[in-house]
Amino acid sequence: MHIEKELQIIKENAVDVISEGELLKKLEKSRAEGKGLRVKYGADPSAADIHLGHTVPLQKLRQLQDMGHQVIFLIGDFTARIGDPSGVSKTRPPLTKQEVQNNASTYQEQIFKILDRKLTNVVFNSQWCDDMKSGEIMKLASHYTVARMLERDDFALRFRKKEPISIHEFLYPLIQGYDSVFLKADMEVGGTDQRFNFLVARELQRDFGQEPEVLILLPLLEGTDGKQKMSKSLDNYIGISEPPAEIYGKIMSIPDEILPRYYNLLLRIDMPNDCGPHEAKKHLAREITSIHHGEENAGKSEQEFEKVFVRKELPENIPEFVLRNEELKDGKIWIVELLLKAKLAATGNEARRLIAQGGVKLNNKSCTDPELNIEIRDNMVIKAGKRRFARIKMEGNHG
RNA sequence: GGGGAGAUACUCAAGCGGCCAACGAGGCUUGACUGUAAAUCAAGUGCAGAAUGCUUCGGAGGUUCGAAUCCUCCUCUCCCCA
Repeated sequence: MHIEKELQIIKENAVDVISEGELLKKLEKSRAEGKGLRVKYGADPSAADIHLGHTVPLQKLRQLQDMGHQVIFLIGDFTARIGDPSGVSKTRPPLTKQEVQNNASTYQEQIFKILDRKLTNVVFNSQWCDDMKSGEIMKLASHYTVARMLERDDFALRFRKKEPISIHEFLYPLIQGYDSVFLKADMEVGGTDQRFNFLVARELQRDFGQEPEVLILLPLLEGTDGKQKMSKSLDNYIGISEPPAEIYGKIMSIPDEILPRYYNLLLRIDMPNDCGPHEAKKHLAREITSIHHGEENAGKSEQEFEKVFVRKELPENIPEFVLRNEELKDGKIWIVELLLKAKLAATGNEARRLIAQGGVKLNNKSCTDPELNIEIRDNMVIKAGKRRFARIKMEGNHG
């Protein structure tokens, strides 16, 4: 592959490359020595599920692997206990060691759906951070100044709004940067929200007599609300391990305006312009579902979606729940109680509301009376809202 | 160490002795319209088989017929001075 072509692939979709000149030099050197570059990617295991937003940098890493570079997948189990202040307006609650560990293992299961396992080196930064001496931390902290920390957008904002910033949050970028020093990274890939942290890493590397890493900054994918970046805490994410029908449906619910973004960032192609937005969205949903669950499942999800949401028919698989005879009175049950038992409502009030507002259907018949006692028959289907269903299974007194 | 301000539901934010289960906005839920898009409109958003019952306004006590509102102590945050 021509080096220009390689550069092109690396730059694709990137918001910024710092710097291209350095990158070119590193690529040349890597070729001359016949050794791939060491590419660092850090993951914060505070959220266990990998979502579509993460797949943007992961795809970039895969491209780099395909070109012979080594990926060092760093699980920030130590830094997760501090909490990345990037883009956050509050101090994060610290995670326990156990939580971090659970999340980290789930993480690993999921990344190899995209990355090549053989070309990925997984490391935990607790390996070297855990026994850092306080003297070393002091020394690290002396490399940066308060003024420069406060230049950072999120800190500046919090400071201006008179919101608390804990001292340990200042340490976060330094420790993250030190990871790059420790790993002797040639390149680091991440979202644009990591710009500040990454720049600190470069400075630290320089201070430690290393050549600074090249930064590949990728755009942040918007979540299903189309406004804020995809994240678990905002509950606007599409997890890659979610069931195919779920992924398909969530894609169908994104606002039209961000369709081109999804096409560019997730499929790495331009949105087709020979069809309407609805068709384009369906295509997108099918493609993305297919990437994570295979074509067959994607096709099924589409059919199911058409069936349930377009034709308003019953879905293929309806979760069942068992009702026992003794739970009925004269073969009847109060509707609110039924919704509670079917777990279609969390509280009685919620159930009442749902009913009163016309959100509940029994065997496809609306029911708006919250006082109703329903005569139960086996296999009866309850629908709550647009997408929640439950099927009643009667069980005799003898189990 | 000294002085001042503040903590209200998912978030922001009113309320400053009864009219407060707590204004308003955002979010979210449901319905109408639709393409599970957007925009718009309507309703809802503590719990309770439920006509005025119970538990909520950082925490613990207290005053009062009655407290989110007043008092005391505690915890936490911000600002100014040192």
